[in-house]
Amino acid sequence: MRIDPDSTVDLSAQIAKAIRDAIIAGDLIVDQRLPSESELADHFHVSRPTVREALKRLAAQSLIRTQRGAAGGAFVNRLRFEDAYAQQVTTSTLLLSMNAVSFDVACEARYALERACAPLSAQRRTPDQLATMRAEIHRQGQPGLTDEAFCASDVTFHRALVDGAGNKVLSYQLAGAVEAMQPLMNMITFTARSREEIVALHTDIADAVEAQDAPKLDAALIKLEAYTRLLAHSVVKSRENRAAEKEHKTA
Amino acid sequence: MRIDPDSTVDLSAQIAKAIRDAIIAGDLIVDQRLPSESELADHFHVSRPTVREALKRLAAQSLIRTQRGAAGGAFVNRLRFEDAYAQQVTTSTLLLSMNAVSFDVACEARYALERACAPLSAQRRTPDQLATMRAEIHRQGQPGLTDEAFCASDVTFHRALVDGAGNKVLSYQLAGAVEAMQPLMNMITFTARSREEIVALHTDIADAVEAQDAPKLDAALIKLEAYTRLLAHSVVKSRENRAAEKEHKTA
DNA sequence: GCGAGATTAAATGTCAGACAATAAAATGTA
DNA sequence: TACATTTTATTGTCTGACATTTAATCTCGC
Repeated sequence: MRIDPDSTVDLSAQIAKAIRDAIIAGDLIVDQRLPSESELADHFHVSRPTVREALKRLAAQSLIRTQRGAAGGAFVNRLRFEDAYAQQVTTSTLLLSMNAVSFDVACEARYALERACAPLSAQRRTPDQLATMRAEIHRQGQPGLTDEAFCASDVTFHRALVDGAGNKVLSYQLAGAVEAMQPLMNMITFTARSREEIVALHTDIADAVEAQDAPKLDAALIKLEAYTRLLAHSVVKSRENRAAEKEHKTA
Repeated sequence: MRIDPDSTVDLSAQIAKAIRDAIIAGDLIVDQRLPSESELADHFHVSRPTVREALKRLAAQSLIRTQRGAAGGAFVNRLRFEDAYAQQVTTSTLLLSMNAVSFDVACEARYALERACAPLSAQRRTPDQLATMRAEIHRQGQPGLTDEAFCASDVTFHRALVDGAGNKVLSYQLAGAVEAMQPLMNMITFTARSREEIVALHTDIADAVEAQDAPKLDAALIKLEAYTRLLAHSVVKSRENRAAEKEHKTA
């Protein structure tokens, strides 16, 4: 592990990269203890604060964890699916909000991925996952539910569907797509009528999953995607109308 | 933005979280300048090194960028798809290698996602993307190619296919799945015979994409997935055999 | 010999203050 | 005005210190 002190790049960034590369290459294995901060400082010929900045960078990516006290130090962290989920969701959310990704593009991606899981889910879903889907459908039918709670339930429903595929890698990938959509979905105000429609579509999906009928499940997802986009478009349209009215009044 | 000095959690982690939350909530917008390190130190009642550690954490996630000099400082970074790709690939790669994800599970996830892109790609692929696919197929047919170069070309081929869907969100999601598989694929030694077979399957895929024939494309991908798994299984088997032989010799 | 409590040591977490390096802005000059 | 110079604000880095945490070790009574 070496760095170039003459580079214009931050020393802490270089050190972080060196250690990260060593982890990726397998030179540092899971739960292995890194040298202490002082030792690393000596090794790289930098001060301790600089080493610390590098370690914090790695900690931010969940690549290491630190422990205080004697026999403490920085350890190579086993990257868990749960940690990766969280990062993925944050990144995806910001990506969508900062790059003005249109509802249509995000929606298309999300349902394309979800439909990729569907055949596997129809085949493998556990009774437990099916029960979760049914429970969420029931919740979505409750009257006094806020829009936010409705969206949250929607996410839980779809995650159960995705998890039904019984493939952790798929679940991880989908976590980003499904949860990152939530802020966009939250823009939609669900009328009683549209909720009713969505609950019906969700019921179709759950029925198809229960019957392990992949083609029927695919068809139901296509219908749900179409309806979701329809709702979003009407929101956009009504906003434009309101903006136009305002414009008219001012003029 | 506030922190709890009595919490057992690192101050730098708390500060990073506070700023991150502000960014996610939209309180800090893209390209907005954060207060200087000294000002942040005053605001949070901590020292400058502590603030710096927090900022490095955010920099590691590409949430901010820093600039030296007068009028410099930390700025909220527009998270670009390219930055997100890189992070996603690193995370996915480590996730697979550290959690002993089996080849079958990773392969299933990858092809499920890829098949999700396929219909869109068949519909929208540009001549450019098609040309890339053809070029990579040609390269894969060259004799003296190393296994690594063959795998790299394979990745480029599949990325062109995925990008053909013309949906940046999909491309981003798939980047992780396709590239993270590479280390696993690198375990396979490709014989001349198997390369020939893969080139033939890739040609089927390119043909289907050119003809914009989605069902044919899907069928070709299914065949490629089956063949890839077959190859991987034979590798695993031959390894087991070798291990068993060794065991036998020792005994 | 052994267990409980006190001590020690090693490590990270935090702080204060300083200087170096950088780059934009302000200033001076032809 | 155009260009060179100086100033200034800011990050990057260093030194040295102290606080806090925690495991290991030691001590002592039984």
